[in-house]
Amino acid sequence: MVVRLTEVEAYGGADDPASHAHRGWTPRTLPMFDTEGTLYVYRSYGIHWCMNIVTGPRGTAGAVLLRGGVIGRGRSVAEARRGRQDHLADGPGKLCQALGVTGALSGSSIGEGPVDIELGPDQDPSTIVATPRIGISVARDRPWRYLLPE
DNA sequence: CAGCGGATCGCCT
DNA sequence: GGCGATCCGCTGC
Repeated sequence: MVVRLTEVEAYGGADDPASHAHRGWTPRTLPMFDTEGTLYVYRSYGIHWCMNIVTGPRGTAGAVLLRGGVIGRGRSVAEARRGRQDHLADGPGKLCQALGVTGALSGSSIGEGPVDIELGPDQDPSTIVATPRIGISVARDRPWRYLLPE
Protein backbone atom coordinates (compact mmCIF):
# COMPACT_ATOMS: atom_id res chain seq x y z
CA MET A 1 0.00 0.00 0.00
CA VAL A 2 1.52 3.27 -1.15
CA VAL A 3 0.44 6.83 -0.34
CA ARG A 4 1.75 10.15 -1.62
CA LEU A 5 1.13 12.82 0.99
CA THR A 6 -0.61 16.09 0.14
CA GLU A 7 -1.31 17.50 3.57
CA VAL A 8 0.40 17.13 6.96
CA GLU A 9 0.46 18.93 10.30
CA ALA A 10 3.24 19.19 12.87
CA TYR A 11 2.68 18.69 16.58
CA GLY A 12 5.22 19.30 19.34
CA GLY A 13 5.52 18.40 22.99
CA ALA A 14 5.34 20.38 26.21
CA ASP A 15 5.62 23.65 24.32
CA ASP A 16 2.63 22.90 22.09
CA PRO A 17 -0.75 23.16 23.87
CA ALA A 18 -2.49 21.57 20.88
CA SER A 19 -0.37 18.43 21.14
CA HIS A 20 -1.53 15.25 22.87
CA ALA A 21 1.91 15.23 24.47
CA HIS A 22 1.43 18.69 25.95
CA ARG A 23 1.13 17.41 29.54
CA GLY A 24 3.73 14.68 29.36
CA TRP A 25 3.31 11.08 28.35
CA THR A 26 0.48 8.69 29.09
CA PRO A 27 0.22 5.07 27.97
CA ARG A 28 -1.65 6.22 24.87
CA THR A 29 0.75 9.00 23.87
CA LEU A 30 4.00 7.26 24.78
CA PRO A 31 4.87 6.55 21.10
CA MET A 32 5.09 10.30 20.54
CA PHE A 33 8.23 10.30 22.67
CA ASP A 34 9.87 7.44 20.79
CA THR A 35 12.39 7.55 17.96
CA GLU A 36 11.80 8.96 14.49
CA GLY A 37 9.68 6.80 12.26
CA THR A 38 7.54 5.47 15.09
CA LEU A 39 3.79 5.56 14.44
CA TYR A 40 1.43 7.23 16.87
CA VAL A 41 -2.16 6.27 16.06
CA TYR A 42 -5.11 7.51 18.08
CA ARG A 43 -8.88 7.28 17.89
CA SER A 44 -10.73 10.42 16.96
CA TYR A 45 -14.31 11.13 18.01
CA GLY A 46 -14.69 7.50 18.96
CA ILE A 47 -14.94 6.51 15.33
CA HIS A 48 -11.90 7.29 13.21
CA TRP A 49 -8.21 6.56 13.44
CA CYS A 50 -5.58 9.24 12.86
CA MET A 51 -1.91 8.48 12.27
CA ASN A 52 1.24 10.40 13.03
CA ILE A 53 4.85 9.76 12.17
CA VAL A 54 7.08 10.60 15.10
CA THR A 55 10.00 12.90 14.38
CA GLY A 56 12.21 11.96 17.34
CA PRO A 57 14.66 11.93 18.98
CA ARG A 58 13.60 9.56 21.75
CA GLY A 59 12.51 11.43 24.86
CA THR A 60 11.28 14.45 22.92
CA ALA A 61 7.66 14.56 21.79
CA GLY A 62 7.11 15.51 18.20
CA ALA A 63 5.15 14.08 15.31
CA VAL A 64 3.55 14.80 11.97
CA LEU A 65 -0.15 14.08 11.51
CA LEU A 66 -0.97 12.69 8.07
CA ARG A 67 -4.04 14.68 7.04
CA GLY A 68 -4.33 13.77 3.39
CA GLY A 69 -2.77 11.91 0.52
CA VAL A 70 -3.24 10.17 -2.79
CA ILE A 71 -3.29 6.37 -2.87
CA GLY A 72 -0.85 4.79 -5.31
CA ARG A 73 -0.27 1.03 -5.35
CA GLY A 74 -3.13 -0.75 -3.58
CA ARG A 75 -5.80 1.61 -4.77
CA SER A 76 -8.42 -1.10 -5.34
CA VAL A 77 -7.95 -2.34 -1.79
CA ALA A 78 -8.31 1.22 -0.53
CA GLU A 79 -11.52 1.66 -2.51
CA ALA A 80 -12.93 -1.50 -0.97
CA ARG A 81 -11.99 -0.40 2.53
CA ARG A 82 -13.54 3.03 1.99
CA GLY A 83 -16.60 1.66 0.22
CA ARG A 84 -16.28 4.23 -2.55
CA GLN A 85 -14.00 5.24 -5.39
CA ASP A 86 -13.39 8.89 -4.58
CA HIS A 87 -12.35 10.84 -1.50
CA LEU A 88 -10.17 7.91 -0.52
CA ALA A 89 -7.66 9.74 1.66
CA ASP A 90 -8.50 13.45 1.73
CA GLY A 91 -8.71 13.61 5.51
CA PRO A 92 -6.85 12.01 8.43
CA GLY A 93 -9.62 9.52 9.24
CA LYS A 94 -10.19 8.62 5.62
CA LEU A 95 -6.47 8.20 5.03
CA CYS A 96 -6.20 5.68 7.86
CA GLN A 97 -9.27 3.77 6.70
CA ALA A 98 -7.92 3.61 3.15
CA LEU A 99 -4.52 2.40 4.33
CA GLY A 100 -5.94 -0.06 6.86
CA VAL A 101 -4.17 1.68 9.73
CA THR A 102 -5.62 1.18 13.22
CA GLY A 103 -4.45 1.63 16.79
CA ALA A 104 -2.86 -1.80 16.58
CA LEU A 105 0.01 -0.15 14.68
CA SER A 106 0.61 2.57 17.27
CA GLY A 107 4.12 2.27 18.64
CA SER A 108 5.39 0.28 15.68
CA SER A 109 7.76 1.65 13.06
CA ILE A 110 6.58 3.01 9.71
CA GLY A 111 9.29 0.90 8.10
CA GLU A 112 7.90 -2.36 9.51
CA GLY A 113 4.26 -1.81 8.59
CA PRO A 114 2.17 -2.25 5.44
CA VAL A 115 2.30 1.43 4.47
CA ASP A 116 4.90 2.97 2.20
CA ILE A 117 5.19 6.70 1.67
CA GLU A 118 5.99 7.81 -1.85
CA LEU A 119 7.67 11.07 -2.75
CA GLY A 120 5.92 13.34 -5.22
CA PRO A 121 7.53 14.54 -8.46
CA ASP A 122 8.03 18.03 -7.07
CA GLN A 123 10.52 17.98 -4.21
CA ASP A 124 11.26 21.70 -4.16
CA PRO A 125 10.64 22.74 -0.52
CA SER A 126 9.71 26.25 -1.64
CA THR A 127 6.50 24.93 -3.22
CA ILE A 128 5.18 23.72 0.16
CA VAL A 129 2.49 26.01 1.51
CA ALA A 130 2.23 26.57 5.28
CA THR A 131 -1.13 27.47 6.86
CA PRO A 132 -2.56 27.42 10.40
CA ARG A 133 -3.51 24.00 11.76
CA ILE A 134 -7.18 23.15 11.65
CA GLY A 135 -9.61 21.34 13.92
CA ILE A 136 -7.94 22.60 17.10
CA SER A 137 -9.04 25.22 19.61
CA VAL A 138 -5.65 26.34 20.94
CA ALA A 139 -2.34 27.52 19.44
CA ARG A 140 -4.12 28.40 16.24
CA ASP A 141 -1.47 30.96 15.40
CA ARG A 142 1.20 28.46 14.44
CA PRO A 143 1.35 27.85 10.70
CA TRP A 144 2.23 24.18 11.10
CA ARG A 145 -0.10 22.74 8.49
CA TYR A 146 1.71 22.00 5.26
CA LEU A 147 0.15 21.56 1.84
CA LEU A 148 2.39 19.62 -0.51
CA PRO A 149 2.24 20.10 -4.28
CA GLU A 150 0.03 17.57 -6.06
C1' DC B 1 -14.86 7.00 39.65
C1' DA B 2 -17.95 9.83 36.77
C1' DG B 3 -18.31 13.25 33.21
C1' DC B 4 -16.52 15.64 29.36
C1' DG B 5 -15.18 16.71 24.76
C1' DG B 6 -12.12 16.05 20.84
C1' DA B 7 -5.84 16.63 15.62
C1' DT B 8 -13.48 13.77 12.08
C1' DC B 9 -16.76 12.28 8.61
C1' DG B 10 -20.67 12.04 5.75
C1' DC B 11 -25.12 13.22 4.84
C1' DC B 12 -28.61 16.72 4.97
C1' DT B 13 -30.40 21.28 3.56
C1' DG C 1 -22.66 25.20 6.04
C1' DG C 2 -24.52 22.59 9.97
C1' DC C 3 -25.11 18.68 12.85
C1' DG C 4 -25.36 13.88 14.80
C1' DA C 5 -22.73 9.63 15.48
C1' DT C 6 -19.90 7.34 18.94
C1' DC C 7 -15.89 6.14 21.91
C1' DC C 8 -12.53 6.31 25.67
C1' DG C 9 -8.53 8.70 27.74
C1' DC C 10 -7.91 12.16 30.82
C1' DT C 11 -9.05 15.49 34.38
C1' DG C 12 -10.99 16.77 38.66
C1' DC C 13 -13.71 15.72 42.57
